[in-house]
Amino acid sequence: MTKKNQRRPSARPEEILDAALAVFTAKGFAASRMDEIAEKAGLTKGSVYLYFKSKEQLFEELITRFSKNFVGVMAERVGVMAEKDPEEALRTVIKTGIMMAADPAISAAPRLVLAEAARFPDMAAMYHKKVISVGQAAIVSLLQVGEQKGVFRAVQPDVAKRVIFGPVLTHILLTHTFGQKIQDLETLADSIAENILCGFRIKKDIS
Amino acid sequence: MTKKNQRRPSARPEEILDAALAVFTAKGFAASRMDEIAEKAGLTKGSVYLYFKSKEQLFEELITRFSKNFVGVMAERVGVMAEKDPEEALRTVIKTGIMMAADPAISAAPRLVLAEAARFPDMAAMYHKKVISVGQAAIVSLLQVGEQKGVFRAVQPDVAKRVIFGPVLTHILLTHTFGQKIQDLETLADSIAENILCGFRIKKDIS
Amino acid sequence: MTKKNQRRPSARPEEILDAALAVFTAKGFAASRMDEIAEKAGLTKGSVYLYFKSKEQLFEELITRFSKNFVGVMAERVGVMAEKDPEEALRTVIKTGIMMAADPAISAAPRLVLAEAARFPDMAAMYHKKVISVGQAAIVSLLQVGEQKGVFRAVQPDVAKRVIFGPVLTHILLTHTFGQKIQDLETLADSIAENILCGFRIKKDIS
Amino acid sequence: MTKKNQRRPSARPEEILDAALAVFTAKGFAASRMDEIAEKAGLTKGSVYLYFKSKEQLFEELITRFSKNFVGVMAERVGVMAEKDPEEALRTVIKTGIMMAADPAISAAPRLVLAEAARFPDMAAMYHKKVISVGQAAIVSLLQVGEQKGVFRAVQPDVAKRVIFGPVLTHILLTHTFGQKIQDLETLADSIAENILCGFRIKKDIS
DNA sequence: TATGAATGAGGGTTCATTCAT
DNA sequence: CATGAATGAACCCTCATTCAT
Repeated sequence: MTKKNQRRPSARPEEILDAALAVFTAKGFAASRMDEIAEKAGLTKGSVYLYFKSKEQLFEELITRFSKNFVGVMAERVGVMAEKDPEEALRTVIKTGIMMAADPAISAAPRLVLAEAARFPDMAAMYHKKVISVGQAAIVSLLQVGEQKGVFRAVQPDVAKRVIFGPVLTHILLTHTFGQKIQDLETLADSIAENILCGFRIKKDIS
Repeated sequence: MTKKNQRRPSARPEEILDAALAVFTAKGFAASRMDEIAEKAGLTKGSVYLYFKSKEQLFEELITRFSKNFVGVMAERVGVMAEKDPEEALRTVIKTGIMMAADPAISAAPRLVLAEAARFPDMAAMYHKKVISVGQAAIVSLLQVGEQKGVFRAVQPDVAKRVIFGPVLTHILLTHTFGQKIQDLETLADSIAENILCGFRIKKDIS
Repeated sequence: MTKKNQRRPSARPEEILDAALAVFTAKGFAASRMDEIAEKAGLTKGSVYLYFKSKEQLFEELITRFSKNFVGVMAERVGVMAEKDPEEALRTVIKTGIMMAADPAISAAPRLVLAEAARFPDMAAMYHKKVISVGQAAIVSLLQVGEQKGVFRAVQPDVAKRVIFGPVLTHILLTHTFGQKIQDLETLADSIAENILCGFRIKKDIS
Repeated sequence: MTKKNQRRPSARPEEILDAALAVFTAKGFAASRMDEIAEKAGLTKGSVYLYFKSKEQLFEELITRFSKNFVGVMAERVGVMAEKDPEEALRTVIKTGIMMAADPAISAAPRLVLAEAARFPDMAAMYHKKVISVGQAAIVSLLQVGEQKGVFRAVQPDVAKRVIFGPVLTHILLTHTFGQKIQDLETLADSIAENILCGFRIKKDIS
């Protein structure tokens, strides 16, 4: 907008991906126009094609980028924490999930994947492999450590995946997709974590 | 395919809605073509407009229909059961949710709503009011009854909504959207229900 | 132009092909716009796609149509004539070729093929097989008959193809592509035919 | 590819024209991209515009260059030869035409002109004036000389143009555009020349 | 000179919607 | 009611051309 032919080559792809995430999330893949993405990124439609060869590729790289960023954060931290205090680690995972959902930049990608998975099987498979599987594996591993340390009961992995991630996912949807407002996010996160933990903790309090 | 133009007119709208649900679920709203929906319903594109005035209206009536059907089933039964045995009622709600998810005809509509909610705020609001709110109210009511009967602990409604519906929703997505296979569905449903119940039951077993 | 939604289904494809031939010939394949073809055919751009699935297919069917029409006319007549009087048959072939070139509807297709052959190898191959080969075969056969009857000398097929068709093709190009005007077409055709015949006739006039 | 930006600037226009000829011939004017021409010439798209102000001008200069080169070779030689031995001169013209056609660099330009003439009337006119007319004039002059020397019959110029150039042109098209293979090019050229000559020679052989 | 990022107009194609039959 | 031909707006993508560096 400033001058006619700006040149900011190095930053362009990221800027375009950011713009694309915003537009895709708001309108879905099919209803998003390259024009709008380009404008939001500060250039014109034709220029987007200098960086991404099609709308579809733009979409896929968007998800890929998110996947890469996400994996690093997640699995490592959880692994480290689990060794010290599994219960606290699980509590943190749940609370962090709930809290992060408040950031649209983080929750946008998963919602986009959910919305478009049916039309992009390859992308869904990639997301499943790079994000979902990694997250699930981290949780299962966390529970195993806790079980060995005598903190957690034995729970089937398929149960754990659903019971632990489910509330977080639902929170994202209720909050962003359906606009339910929350007053005290921190307290809610705490309460959810504690509630879920009941299903995994060995009841030492007996006796 | 057998005979053309030989169906009872009165059944047409339902047939079109069925066809639309199938196509919308598979491809999403934007990528679905009226041609395909019409063909699946056994008539031609132009004829669909005799029953629905636009693609968008077709979509909205689809969700409306689902909402009506679903509401009846849910709220009533839960209410009745809660009076007798709140714990068993909650267990049933969860198990039923997991089991029903296996039927694509039932899980298709919610997934479709999740996918398209961003583009159809009105529809999302309607779904929220007619389905989500009703379901949440039923659960909250169920928990209150249980609390009064001394069976359940006091749990914040926002926590309960997430912890109870979350695993079911996640199960739907993992199963249909990401294709994770389950071996013993019934056992899984049982285990999930029991796990969730831990967070709500008063620990009578103490002492 | 008359009413808004005319319906002339049966004639449409032919009309479109006619319009396409005119536009393609005038501007070449790439520079021809579907808009213009449609307008010339009396409908709108989108409607063309009801009959031809792409610009390329439209082009190919155009050539296919010409090929089919042409083959019938050519080979049969020549075969019949050759049996009676080979020399007269050859003279007629040449003269007819020159005379037909004056009709743009006939000369347009070959010129279009020449112009676009490089970009459409499949189409070129098809044209070669359906038109060129057939024409060449007819000539070679004609010469053989003449040879057996003692009217024609033995001439290599590759020589005959070039010497007989060359002047006709060149006449088409000079006339249409480069706009050279001819005063007395009939006389010209006669003279060309006689000139060419010299190369094939056995010189009975000797002695 | 070895060093960048290391060529003599003075050679650039020629290099670009060479590249353009290759690309235009292969794909036609409209389907040729400046990118591809530039790459083939060893520079980038933008740089081509330092030498030619538009794609169209590039195309026209291409044809102009060819015209100039060609005219020199042709007319002079033929004129000289005609004075000595008109029959041998005509034979040589025909044979040379056939033989030269084997060189794609030589036959490319005429084919390109044929393909694009419809879209570039100015270029076609220029080509007609600079190449076709010159060639035709040379032939007509040759025949006149032969006629005066008692070697050739009187033949109308319009007939001669078609009968002499036609086989050569047709040979180019059959060979390059339609890919017909020739085994013994020299023999073919000889035979074609002799065949054509029949139409022009005075039949001295008649006693 | 040379680059290559950026532009912007243009065209092929799709598809929801309309309408004469 | 039903058809399907026709429309026309929209949108993706291409590419000749420009311009700051």
